[in-house]
Amino acid sequence: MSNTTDLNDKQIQILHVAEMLFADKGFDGTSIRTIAKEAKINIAMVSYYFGSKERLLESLILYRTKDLKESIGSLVTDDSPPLEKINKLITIYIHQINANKGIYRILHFEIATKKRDLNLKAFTELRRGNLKTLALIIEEGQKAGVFQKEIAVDLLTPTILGTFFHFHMNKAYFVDLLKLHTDELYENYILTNLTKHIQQTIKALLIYES
Amino acid sequence: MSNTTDLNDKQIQILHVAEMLFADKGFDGTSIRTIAKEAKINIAMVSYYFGSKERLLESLILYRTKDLKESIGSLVTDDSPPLEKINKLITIYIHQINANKGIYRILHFEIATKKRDLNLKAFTELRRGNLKTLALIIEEGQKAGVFQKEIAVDLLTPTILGTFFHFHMNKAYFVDLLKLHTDELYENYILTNLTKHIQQTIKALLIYES
DNA sequence: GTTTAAATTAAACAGTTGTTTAATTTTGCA
DNA sequence: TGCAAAATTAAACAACTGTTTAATTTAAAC
Repeated sequence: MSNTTDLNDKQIQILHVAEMLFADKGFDGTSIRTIAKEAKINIAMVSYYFGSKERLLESLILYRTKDLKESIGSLVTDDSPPLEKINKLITIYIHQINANKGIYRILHFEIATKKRDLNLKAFTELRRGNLKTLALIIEEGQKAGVFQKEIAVDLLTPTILGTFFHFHMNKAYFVDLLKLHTDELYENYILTNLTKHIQQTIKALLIYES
Repeated sequence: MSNTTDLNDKQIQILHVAEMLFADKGFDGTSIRTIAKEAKINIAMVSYYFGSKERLLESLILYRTKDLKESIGSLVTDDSPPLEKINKLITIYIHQINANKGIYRILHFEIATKKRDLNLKAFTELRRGNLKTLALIIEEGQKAGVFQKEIAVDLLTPTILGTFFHFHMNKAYFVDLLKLHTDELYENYILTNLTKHIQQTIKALLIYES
């Protein structure tokens, strides 16, 4: 029962099942009974371990956002040229989100809904930190004369993440449009074509003088 | 009972209330009783007019997507230079979605969830049509030597719409980050700064040779 | 082996859910 | 004005919701 956090194996098992179901059917679309059935536990165990369904969601978000820290921050000490850093940042972003599609999908929706008032402090701090790292890289590139002067740093993340999310949230449409009829084809397209497109877009934006 | 094409005033009133509530709290997060209360009708009227809650959603999507046609298509006959056409297209996109935030938010969510199997044929056709218009403009620009040769046309829409959606879905975060503490400031930022950013991004991508 | 705490269970709880019923009111038309 | 169709209502329906209870089983410590 030993784990690095205050969660035991059973709790983590429940979180994994809940993550999958929340991502597929939404928070409101998933009942505790469905979670319990899928995780092969008694329905009372959710309340017993997490207190409530909403607290289960908060635990899940906390549990997942913990892993997501620090992989972007490592770029500060990286000594490659600015443009390469940006490309690395984009690759890290996409790999990270792609490997954690479930929780990001959940976050995406639960952030948007006005129904719940979740404590997303940890997640907001993560974003602020990443934004600061990005701003540093941009500044560095501008000083080196590689990047143009007028860049809306705050809007780079919407373009990077937005492009990826829009693609992924409309999976069915793009699978059909681009004939990506197996999971392998789809994953491969994200990690090659889509990643390249985003890198190319950001590169053009950073370098091109209007 | 209702057919989906001609709706009376009462049905439209119900649709408007449902649109607002679905956008705010999600489909599963909104009960028929809440809709009825807000629209000041009896709860049985939803079933009476639309058949079921799910059919109400389908009616709503059909009702809204009808308006969204043809504003993009008009660009084909426009005779301004390619780059200006692209800028117009982006402006139309943003204005259109910005003026129909509710239904787009709903679509965004319901497209992604595996819970319901909605008939989104009309919406898919709309997208395909818009994509064709975009492809024509790009081709025109390439022939004129204004745009570079290697452009992933299929990924332009994810960048345009994705940037906007990501911004809008994370409203709370950006309101705080950019100090847009009134609706007017927020709206204004979208129609000026964000629109310009997207136009600049696409322009750079189309013109810049890597 | 006994004691004590933790884990697990089935059952019940009190609300809420979408939908249907059957009765009543309103409306439009001959 | 009379009458059939449409609109509206309150009530009931069964199924499902999250949560709690109290009893039982399992595990760990002594």
